[in-house]
Amino acid sequence: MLTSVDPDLIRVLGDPLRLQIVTLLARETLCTTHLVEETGAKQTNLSNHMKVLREAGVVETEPCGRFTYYKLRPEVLAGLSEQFAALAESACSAAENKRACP
Amino acid sequence: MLTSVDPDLIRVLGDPLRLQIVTLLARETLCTTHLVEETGAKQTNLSNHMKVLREAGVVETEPCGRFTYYKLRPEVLAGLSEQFAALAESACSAAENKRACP
DNA sequence: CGCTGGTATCAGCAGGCAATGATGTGAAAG
DNA sequence: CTTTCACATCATTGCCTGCTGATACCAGCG
Repeated sequence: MLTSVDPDLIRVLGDPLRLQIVTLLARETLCTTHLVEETGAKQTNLSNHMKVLREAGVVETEPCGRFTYYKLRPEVLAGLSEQFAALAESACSAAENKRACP
Repeated sequence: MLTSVDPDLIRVLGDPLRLQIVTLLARETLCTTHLVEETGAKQTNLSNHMKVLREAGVVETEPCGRFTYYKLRPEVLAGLSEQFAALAESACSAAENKRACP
């Protein structure tokens, strides 16, 4: 069966700020303070987005004293990559698969 | 430099109906009538989403008499796949790259 | 031609979600 | 023990966007 991509996961990554966070976390593990500095967003706003990313399984939290470090879960991104690759391959092979006009 | 994923493109694919359309088009080239049947959405709604997908460069239109066929552009999906793969790889190698607490 | 059917565009409405401010919690520093 | 700082949660507001109905456009067909 054609494994469709999870809409919720893409929706989560569709927000520009969240995508920026993910891009930053792809470089290094950061805590909220760093993310506030890098993105310029308010702490509350960041915390909201981090909650969304956490519940979507994109990031993991790692408490360190008073700080909370966030790190990416690469397997989620890798899974997305595979799903898109599968879609692309399917689209390639089905390019001439045209259903007749009704 | 780390080529970040295009937020607009992901946002476009983040809508459940649009993702369903893309999944359907990955199997075969279809015209609006078919998509209306498959998705159960109104024609107007479909047409709006097709416009978004077209402007995002995800699909191509191919007029055929009174009908308009839509087909996917696999290279866009393949590009997305590569970008996510790059992010995942970067995240893997940067897992231990932890910035110091301020 | 005029008619019919397929498709695109436009205007309006309603729901959802992101941004903000106030507040709570928990851990170190003094 | 009190204060301070990092972070999370809650409630509110405002905007964005997806859905709908009406309408215009274009291609065949009679």
